[in-house]
Amino acid sequence: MPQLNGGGGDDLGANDEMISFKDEGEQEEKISENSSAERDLADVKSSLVNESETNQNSSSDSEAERRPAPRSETFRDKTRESLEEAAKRQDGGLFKSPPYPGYPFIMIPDLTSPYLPNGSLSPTARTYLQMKWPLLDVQPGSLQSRQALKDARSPSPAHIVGPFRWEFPGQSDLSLHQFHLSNKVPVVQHPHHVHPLTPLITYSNEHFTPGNPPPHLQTDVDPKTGIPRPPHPPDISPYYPLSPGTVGQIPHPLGWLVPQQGQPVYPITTGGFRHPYPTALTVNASMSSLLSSRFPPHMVPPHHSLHTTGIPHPAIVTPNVKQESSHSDISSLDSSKQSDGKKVEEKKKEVHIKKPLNAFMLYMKEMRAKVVAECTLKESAAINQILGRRWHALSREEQAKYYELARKERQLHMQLYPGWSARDNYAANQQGKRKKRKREKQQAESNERREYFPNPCLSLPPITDLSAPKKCRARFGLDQQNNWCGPCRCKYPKEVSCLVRA
DNA sequence: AAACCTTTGAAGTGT
DNA sequence: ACACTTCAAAGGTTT
Repeated sequence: MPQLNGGGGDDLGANDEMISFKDEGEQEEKISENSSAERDLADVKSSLVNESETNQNSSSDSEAERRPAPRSETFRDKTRESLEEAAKRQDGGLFKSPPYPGYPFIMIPDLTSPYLPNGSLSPTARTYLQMKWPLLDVQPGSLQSRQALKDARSPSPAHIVGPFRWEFPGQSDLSLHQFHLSNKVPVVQHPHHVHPLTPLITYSNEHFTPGNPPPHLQTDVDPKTGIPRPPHPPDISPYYPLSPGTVGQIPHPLGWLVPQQGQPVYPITTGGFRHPYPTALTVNASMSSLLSSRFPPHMVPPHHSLHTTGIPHPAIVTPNVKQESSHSDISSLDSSKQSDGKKVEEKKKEVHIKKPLNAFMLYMKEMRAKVVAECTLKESAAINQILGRRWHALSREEQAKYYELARKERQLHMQLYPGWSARDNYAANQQGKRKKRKREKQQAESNERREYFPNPCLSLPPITDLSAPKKCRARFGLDQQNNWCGPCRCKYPKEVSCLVRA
């Protein structure tokens, strides 16, 4: 893990990874602001096409693009240049939107629940949200706010196309419910297959189903089944989507909270209790108890272990219980069907808690829709290439936001799933074809890199072994610049990233 | 249907 | 300690 001991004590931040290309592109950006969207689009498209073709012929090229450091113009090929410029233009002009308009939750400084027991925002949270979004009138939750959210969730093209997608049609009185607006980055992720329903917090509008507002916004009747839902418990915040259960089919106590579609949510386990996203209250309790330090589950105060709603505290974790509800979310919630101990056991193992998103993933989540809308590209691989470039084109401050978000998200994830480890998600048993193939391919790529890649740190002699890129700043930290490679050392003040081969 | 592609970063495993 | 690997999102494409 990259470590920048810039202090702070929290090693979760990856400030060292913040890369700025200002030294190279600012002028271009300004100039390019006058460029037309059509040209940008054409550039990107053609560049992508050319690029992919080029990549097929030479992996070195793709690798070169991955490396932020090579600043030498001679090192760039025309294709790449045009693409980068196009991306910059978009960043600087067309897409000049608030880089990170919506991460309200995660940015709540103390990570405690912004909710008051009655479900409304705490003053602190309101203050915070108002700071983050001055335009928002963050007041204690109300039906009005829910309606506003309901409106906001409508997948209007404006959400997708416009440079500022996170407008709130009914922009007032926002409760936290409203943070599943388009392109809002969730604090934590739902498990993948957990539920076909929309999470309470979602990244992008493409996950919203028109005319099918999320359950928590609907008062009482499930749209699919027509089965009435229990009213929204006042003490449970919809902050986190909770249940992977199917609304309406199962009278899950949190059925009203069940998201509608798509976006993964951290799962809830019915049996053992690696809980998905807990209620705000439980989150709050959890965080409060875990805030200062990450207590192991056994240290969680007993009174937090079970919410008044009967929802187990996330800290009560059956170690190594995996969450994967690919079978049936419905059945996973149907306690009556869980009489079979074996089934329960299986379900426990199936549960899958996803990794928290890193900064770049958060960025991608937010920006993907924009890129897709602008470029009319749909292939994720191409989109991701653009996003990768844009990521590098972001200013330090802009990236910092995402790093901070990611850090918070990891913290939250850690607190919600104290026993979880990324290892849990390793397909340990399935290290079969795919991974082998991948490994082989990467090995081949690595070999090609050795052959073709020049030193990314400007015009220095080629680096022979590029298989292990390390950024000096990340690797040694700011206080050990004497250990940095020469190019990095001399370039750092200009914020030029570099790669060092260990 | 499953894996791949493509990106960066975090965290795991292996040496 | 360091290098390498896996997974996170996403959705079209390939196998």
